[in-house]
Amino acid sequence: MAVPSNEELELLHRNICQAVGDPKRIQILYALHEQPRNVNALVEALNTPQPTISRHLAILRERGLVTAERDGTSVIYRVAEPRMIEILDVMRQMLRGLLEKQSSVVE
Amino acid sequence: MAVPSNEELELLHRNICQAVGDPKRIQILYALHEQPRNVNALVEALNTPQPTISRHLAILRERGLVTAERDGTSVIYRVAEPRMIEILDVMRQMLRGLLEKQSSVVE
DNA sequence: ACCGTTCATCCGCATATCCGAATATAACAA
DNA sequence: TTGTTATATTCGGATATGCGGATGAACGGT
Repeated sequence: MAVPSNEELELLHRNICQAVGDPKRIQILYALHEQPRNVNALVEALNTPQPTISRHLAILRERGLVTAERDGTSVIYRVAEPRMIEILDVMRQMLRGLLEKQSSVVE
Repeated sequence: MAVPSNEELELLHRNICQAVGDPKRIQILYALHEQPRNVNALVEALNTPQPTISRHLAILRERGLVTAERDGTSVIYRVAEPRMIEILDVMRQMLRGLLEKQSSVVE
């Protein structure tokens, strides 16, 4: 795979990297991966004010990482890209390796 | 793989997600993946002021994503985690799918 | 010791991002 | 239409992040 052009770089950053650049949004992705939920369920599960949850959901939705389906008065959110969860899991595995190296270095 | 605890979430964010949350750092990772380089080579390859490059390298180095090896007066940087490049490549593939969906939706 | 090269860090400024109370909007029921 | 519940958006303020000139520190050559 070639080195990304500047335009692709910018799109990659805006649409994906930046979207998972916030811990609350990562948390939301995992919560929705566990099971689809409406906004209120997320508010309670993550113990976070509703506007905060809605704002993060809007960001994930605009980038196509979650889908929103209205069901009466509530809106059910789902993970749209299972690969995103896989990526996060790989990152977590990497993280363990990185932390081990850190702790084993005595300087 | 279980849902990450709050502490793991914070570490994941700080050590990895945030590190690749800047387009210049992604660009640096790809440039180093193409071939190891010293700071000056990066300055020229990315056409970016040296303090900016050094600052980004410090962030990547602190998180263990690149390694620095002094060679005389210059310092050669290398990608420490090839998996990080693989992850970015998967993100780029995802990106294409996401952009297609966007452009095919007529609202 | 002095100098030139290479890189790291400091610092002030500009911008981006996040937060959450307040408010607006959408859907449904009575 | 009025009220209630669920969600989205607005807004001001706080914090974080990026930038790059100026400066400091490390190294090798003379």
